[in-house]
Amino acid sequence: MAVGTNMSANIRDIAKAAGVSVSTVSKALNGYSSVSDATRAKVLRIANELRYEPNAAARALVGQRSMTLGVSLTTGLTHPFFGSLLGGIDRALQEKGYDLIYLSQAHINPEYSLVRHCRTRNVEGVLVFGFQDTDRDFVELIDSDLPAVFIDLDIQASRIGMVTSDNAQATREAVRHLHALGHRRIAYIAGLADSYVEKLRKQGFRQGLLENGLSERSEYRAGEDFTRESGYEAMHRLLSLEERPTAVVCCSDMSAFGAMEAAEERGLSIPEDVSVVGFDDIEAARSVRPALTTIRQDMPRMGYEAVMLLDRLIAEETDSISELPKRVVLPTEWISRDSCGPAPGRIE
Amino acid sequence: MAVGTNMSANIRDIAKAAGVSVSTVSKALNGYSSVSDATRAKVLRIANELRYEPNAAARALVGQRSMTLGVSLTTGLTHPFFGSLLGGIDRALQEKGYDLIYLSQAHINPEYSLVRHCRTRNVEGVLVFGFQDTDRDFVELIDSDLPAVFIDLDIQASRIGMVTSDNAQATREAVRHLHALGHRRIAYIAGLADSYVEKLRKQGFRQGLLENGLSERSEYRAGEDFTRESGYEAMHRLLSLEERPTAVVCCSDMSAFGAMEAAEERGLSIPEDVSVVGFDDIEAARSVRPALTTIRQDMPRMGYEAVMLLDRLIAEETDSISELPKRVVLPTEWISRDSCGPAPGRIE
DNA sequence: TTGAAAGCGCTAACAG
DNA sequence: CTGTTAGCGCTTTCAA
Repeated sequence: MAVGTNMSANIRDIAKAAGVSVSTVSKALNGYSSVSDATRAKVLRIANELRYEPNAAARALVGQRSMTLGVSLTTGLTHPFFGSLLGGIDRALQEKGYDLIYLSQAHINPEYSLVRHCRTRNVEGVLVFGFQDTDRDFVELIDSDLPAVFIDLDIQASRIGMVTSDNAQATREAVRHLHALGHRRIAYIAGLADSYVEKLRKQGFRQGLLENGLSERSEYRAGEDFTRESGYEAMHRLLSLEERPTAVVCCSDMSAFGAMEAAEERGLSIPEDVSVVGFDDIEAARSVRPALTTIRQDMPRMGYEAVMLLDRLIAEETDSISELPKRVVLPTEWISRDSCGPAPGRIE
Repeated sequence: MAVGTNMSANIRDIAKAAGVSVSTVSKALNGYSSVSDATRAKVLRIANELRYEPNAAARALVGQRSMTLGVSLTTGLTHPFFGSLLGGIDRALQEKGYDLIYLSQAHINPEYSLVRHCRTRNVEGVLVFGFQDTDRDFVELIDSDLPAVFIDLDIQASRIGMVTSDNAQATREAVRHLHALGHRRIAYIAGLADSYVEKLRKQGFRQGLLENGLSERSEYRAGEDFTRESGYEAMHRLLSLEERPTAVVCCSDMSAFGAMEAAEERGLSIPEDVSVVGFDDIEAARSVRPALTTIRQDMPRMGYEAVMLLDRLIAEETDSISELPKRVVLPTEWISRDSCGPAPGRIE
């Protein structure tokens, strides 16, 4: 017997045992109405006794739906996001009856093609996380008719959707909070410059400044990407300024951790000397000292919504110009902990 | 056209275009030697032009290998481990040409059966993480002939393997380090009592005590599970002892974070008053203050080895009594950071 | 309400 | 070296 073969009973075994034809079994199993109740009952009973399991490959082959979704990530899987995202994905998967196949990160390999991988595996739609709109696989995906939902990447294409947080609103609100605490010199430690979320967060930050009567200072912008290292470097630069900021909002919790470390190295206390706010609310945010005030993204919800949207995209007829909303924007939440306090010198 | 159908060229299209039979195409594509070089070259060229992608479902159906592995987790996916584990899994997957299907956490549902899920999806072997040997799906898996590799769970069964860290050695060494720093009152904050790793860590801890001429004190044992909360409670208990420990080794980094918080609440400094050591070396361990001294598990390596072992288990003939080693035990690494120092009152 | 037959895309004897 | 044929497990016309 070949390795990996499904050795359990098949539809023909059931047919034989029930004394009916395979097609009748198929109909009974699939709940068609054109089967007598007696026959159906018998088939179902026998299927159960024989511990029958449908063969997904055979089903997919006859042109049925494969009920398979793919997930592809470019960001290291170690990304603290991914775990929480998966939680929500899982729930939606169960609700809709899909299975999830992990499309490996072979993107480095020039031979590899995400779309081809999906075709080979009969993937009905794909969840995409951590892509840039310059990636090769990205372009290929857009050109294909494969339904896809991107996390945090805004795309306009026929069967492409996206889910993201309300990034602009989040940073805007952060500025408001900080302003209320008396801060007037507020800096921003940015993430990857050409990422979708980064643009919106920066934009929200600016708007927040504006709304609170604060002016934008170019020297108050630092940061390269979402890493700890970037936050660390950026904070050092910020704190070496003649007139240093009293508060800084960071593009990620990791970058905030780096920023905190830099402040500490300079003998500055948080939040007494500088307030720091993060973004994401990863698990470690509450473990760090001082506990990090941050902007929470609801990752499980994002995962859940992504699958639900993908399901709608798949159901949609290829050629129909649908009115289906293809963007899901989720609210963030301000999580107040200990890394933010009143601006120094301010009487509370 | 049915949704999810693979619309690309198939083997017959190639045959037609190349003017040969489908079986010749199949042979050429699969690298059989019984095809002339000229024919092979032509077939390959045309397959390429037609952007041919083999249909995995059809292959699996004819009894070929499905090249699909499954992964099942009971521990919350948010477990900081999972991401790093997946990194190593991914690499091995690519090397061996497998795809990975995520077997959803429907374990709660009494209808759900992991083994049946695997059969339906033609899964050749399954990676299992976070199970207890009392789980229903666990028992079913052992009884089946489905190859499986457990992470951190020791099983003796025909086609079952496991990969784990050298837990006993790790805690033993931790005690040695602490002893060398002058600590004599060393406590242990334990994890889930009946977990495999816990037994070994406790055992190693005891042995460490013994080897360093220290006696075991029952009041120096605390902790319920691997969570932060457990570490927090345990540390409070430990620190309220008349003769409180000067060092504590924790079953996880999360639990160490909780312990640190408890110490802090009691106005104790780390490491001046108490030294703390964690277990795992999750990313946050270096971000916490003081940075956590801990025992690193090489998670990517564990994932990698797990897949490799599973591959061997799959290759193994079902009935052969093999000499294949089914246990992989990986070394841990002592990561020295700032949460451990000389015992209080000791002249350094 | 049931069954016979065709066929999804592919591989594997077996013949030529 | 190449082609013919059967069949993997399933669904789906089409007839009965």
